[in-house]
Amino acid sequence: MINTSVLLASINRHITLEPADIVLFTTMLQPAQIKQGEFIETSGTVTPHFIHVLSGCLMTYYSDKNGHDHVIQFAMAGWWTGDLHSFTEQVPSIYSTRALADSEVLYLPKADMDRLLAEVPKFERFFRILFQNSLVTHQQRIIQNFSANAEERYENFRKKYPSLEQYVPLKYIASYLGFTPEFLSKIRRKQLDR
Amino acid sequence: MINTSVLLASINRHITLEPADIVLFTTMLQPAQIKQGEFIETSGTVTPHFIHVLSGCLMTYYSDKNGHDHVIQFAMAGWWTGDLHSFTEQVPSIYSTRALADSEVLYLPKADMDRLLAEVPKFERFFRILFQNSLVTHQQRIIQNFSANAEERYENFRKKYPSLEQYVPLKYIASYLGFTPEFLSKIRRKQLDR
DNA sequence: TTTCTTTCTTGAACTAGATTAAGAAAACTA
DNA sequence: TAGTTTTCTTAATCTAGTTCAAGAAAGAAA
Repeated sequence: MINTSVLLASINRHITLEPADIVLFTTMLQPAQIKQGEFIETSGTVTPHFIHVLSGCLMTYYSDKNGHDHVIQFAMAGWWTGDLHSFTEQVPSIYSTRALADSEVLYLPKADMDRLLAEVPKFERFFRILFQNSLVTHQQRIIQNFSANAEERYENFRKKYPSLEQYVPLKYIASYLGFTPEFLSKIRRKQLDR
Repeated sequence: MINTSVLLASINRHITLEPADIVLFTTMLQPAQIKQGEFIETSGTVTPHFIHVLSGCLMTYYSDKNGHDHVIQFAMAGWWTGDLHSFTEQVPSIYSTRALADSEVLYLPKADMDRLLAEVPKFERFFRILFQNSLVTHQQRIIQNFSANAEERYENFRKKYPSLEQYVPLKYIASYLGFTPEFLSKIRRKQLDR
């Protein structure tokens, strides 16, 4: 049996669920084990479910027309992830999502999410707050990319997400921050010399 | 008397409002006229209301520690804008918002928004969808900034927001796209020569 | 342990875009 | 209408970060 207590606690920080709501919600969730390196979503296919991470670490990235990959987000235990556009509009995704470590996840299928939102308005509130907070984070990331140089962005990243370093190869951190692994090496070398 | 018909129509594309909901909502809205160049919000102060644009054009920007401004968003008729973080958490804003043209706006004060969300769950749904869509747009903007060069970003911007060009000085478009006005001049010169 | 694969580092050559400073063109203002 | 301010352009110089290519280190596999 899966343990949803951490997930429920995080939801309860924003809304108050009745026992019936909890039953409805938890029966919708489908647990899955993902091995390191495995894909959970691939670009070109429709995202069938929203993803909640119980343990491990996932990475979502975009492959551009030159074949370069760009990491758009990581997801650790307690985070929701996936391609929101593909999920909500049920159109093919432009992103792929892979496990950076052995991971446990919960899937919330599209039809269930729709039903949950229609039947339990409190979940509208929960996801409104979730998306609202994520939107603020994305705005801050855009600002950072414009106003800070590569070294500052790397420092801020390490401060903001210290737990990610244990899972994420440096080349993906460089990609997430918008520069090359070679340049990250230079930054790290420079910091060692100080 | 202000005309809220366009706003209500845009809301009705996502939810179905009862007459009582409409009355409650519209009585909360405070109309204001903003002259070109005037500030609607200034960094350092708490954002007291969420902003809906009826006509004209607004710009929200961040001034970094070197005194450089970075445009984070524009807002045209039919768009919502403002510093979401400052608004929801009632903390001082790091952004300023100014009118790029004479504009009419509607203010939705924080206390009213809270009451609206608590009393009419349909508005939770509306704002959930609004933030969800905005989040997708922000993700796409981040991807673009990483995977496209300055010229491609300028071309995509012109395609995506053709109506903005009439209001927005080129230097702010350059800022929004993450490069200097001088470089935008070079891009435009190059395009003329072709 | 050895082998294979992936990740990280180093350095040299290069380039997209920044900076600075000036003048030209537009847009307000009176 | 001229005067003032803001926006846009041009060109020379500069630099943060890229590209390419190679080797070193670290992990995974067996």
